[in-house]
Amino acid sequence: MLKYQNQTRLLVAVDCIIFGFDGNKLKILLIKRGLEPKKDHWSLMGGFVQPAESTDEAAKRVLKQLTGLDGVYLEQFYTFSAKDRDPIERTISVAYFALIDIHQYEKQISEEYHAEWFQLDQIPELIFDHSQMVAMAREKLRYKAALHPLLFELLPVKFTLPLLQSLFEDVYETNFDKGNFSRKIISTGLLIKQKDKDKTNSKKGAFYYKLDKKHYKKNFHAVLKFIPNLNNHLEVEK
Amino acid sequence: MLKYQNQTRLLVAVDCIIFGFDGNKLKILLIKRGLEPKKDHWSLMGGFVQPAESTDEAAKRVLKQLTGLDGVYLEQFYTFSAKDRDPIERTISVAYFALIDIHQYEKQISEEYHAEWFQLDQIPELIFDHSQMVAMAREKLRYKAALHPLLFELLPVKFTLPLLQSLFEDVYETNFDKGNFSRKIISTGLLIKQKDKDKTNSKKGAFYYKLDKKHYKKNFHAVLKFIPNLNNHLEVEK
DNA sequence: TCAAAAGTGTTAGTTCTACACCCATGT
DNA sequence: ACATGGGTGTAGAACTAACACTTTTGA
Repeated sequence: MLKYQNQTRLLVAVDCIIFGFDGNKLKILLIKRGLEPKKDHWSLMGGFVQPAESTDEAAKRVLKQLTGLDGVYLEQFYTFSAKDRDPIERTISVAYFALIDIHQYEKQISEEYHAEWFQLDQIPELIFDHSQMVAMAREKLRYKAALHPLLFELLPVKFTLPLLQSLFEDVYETNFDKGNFSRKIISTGLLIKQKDKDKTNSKKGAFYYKLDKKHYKKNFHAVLKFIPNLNNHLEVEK
Repeated sequence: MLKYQNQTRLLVAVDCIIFGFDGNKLKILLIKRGLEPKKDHWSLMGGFVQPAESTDEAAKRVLKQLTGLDGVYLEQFYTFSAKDRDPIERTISVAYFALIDIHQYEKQISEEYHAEWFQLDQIPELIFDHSQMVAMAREKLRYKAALHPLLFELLPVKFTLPLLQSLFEDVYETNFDKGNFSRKIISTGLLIKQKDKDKTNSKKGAFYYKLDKKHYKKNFHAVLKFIPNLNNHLEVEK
């Protein structure tokens, strides 16, 4: 096969920011890096892109390795390429964020990786430019979730409105009026009310809802104007 | 220097979608590719990332080569990595979009590249996955411009509101009410009214405005809610 | 019966949209 | 004087934010 002449080939990696929501706080999953350099330092889950796979496939593979989960929401958001970002050898990294239902995640599987969930305000020092990746992933999540019904991916199949609200509140670091929030969510037509209630948080109990998968794709933009004063919650990027 | 063992290195390229606005239509700049394969086919401007530069730097370099322009608005938006996207050799490409004032662009400089402006509805067949890149760049531009005062980058320093409106209309393929449009734009506080008018389009003439550079960065989000029914104009991405 | 969380109602204020109208001026 | 594009005014609809109120039920 013909090749391009006189060009330098580079290592290409993927790194995943894996978001989960424990019902109270948004968290990300970190691991203790298994190889030198920076062995045993906290790191995102990542790996080199293999010759036979796209970066999407690489990210899926990596995610499967760490969480055991398939079919997870995964989105490429930025490629990091500073020439000294990896001290050992020039590597460019395509970064992804993933949204998983934290309860489906099998702790056992990950224990061999020494994985741990961290709240966003308690993230330890990370290797390389991984802190910057996390910050950017978080920002992108806010952007995207303001326009698209994305955060449902972090919840179980059945969830209550108060739970959904507390997720939004944690993502946007603000509080919403429950009345206004529930009206807006309901008005998207994305949710189907269930007959049963979750009574773990109150005597009265809160009705469960499910996503209406039919309307889900169709109304993928329906969340615009969800966030009061969105402007205050999206940071300037550059 | 130590290296990572047993990993495949890949070619990494950048490709640029260069947007310009001629006062009437949004256009992109394409070139006839200079090397095999697909020599003389229409293509985005791109190039391989060199060992000493980040992808941002590579994109800047490529842009300078084609347009002669420095300090142009340039934004990375997606990395394309399908393993057969380049038939010669596996190459991943980091795609950027650029916004330039078409009138500052020196036609002479580009003639050696056989560059040409194309309206978005008249784009010829492009090599590799470049058509997909263009489609995605356009979509990202709509997203970003709905939230940030970005489109000013496509205009001269002094511009009129009708001109700005026609740019928005072309980007979003819709028509805005001029009264509502001008009130919303003015209310951002981003524009400074000039004393002189542009009389090329009417007897009365339309006042020129300039961007208020001070407020520009500060109010970078101020454009939210600019696009009536934004939902109808942003496509589902995936 | 009472505390606590879920959920509904209400209202004042704001913003949006559509469209009518006025303005400036070269021909 | 009038046609043309620039620019302003405005009424009704729609949406928002804030907060008071009602409901449910386990303890």
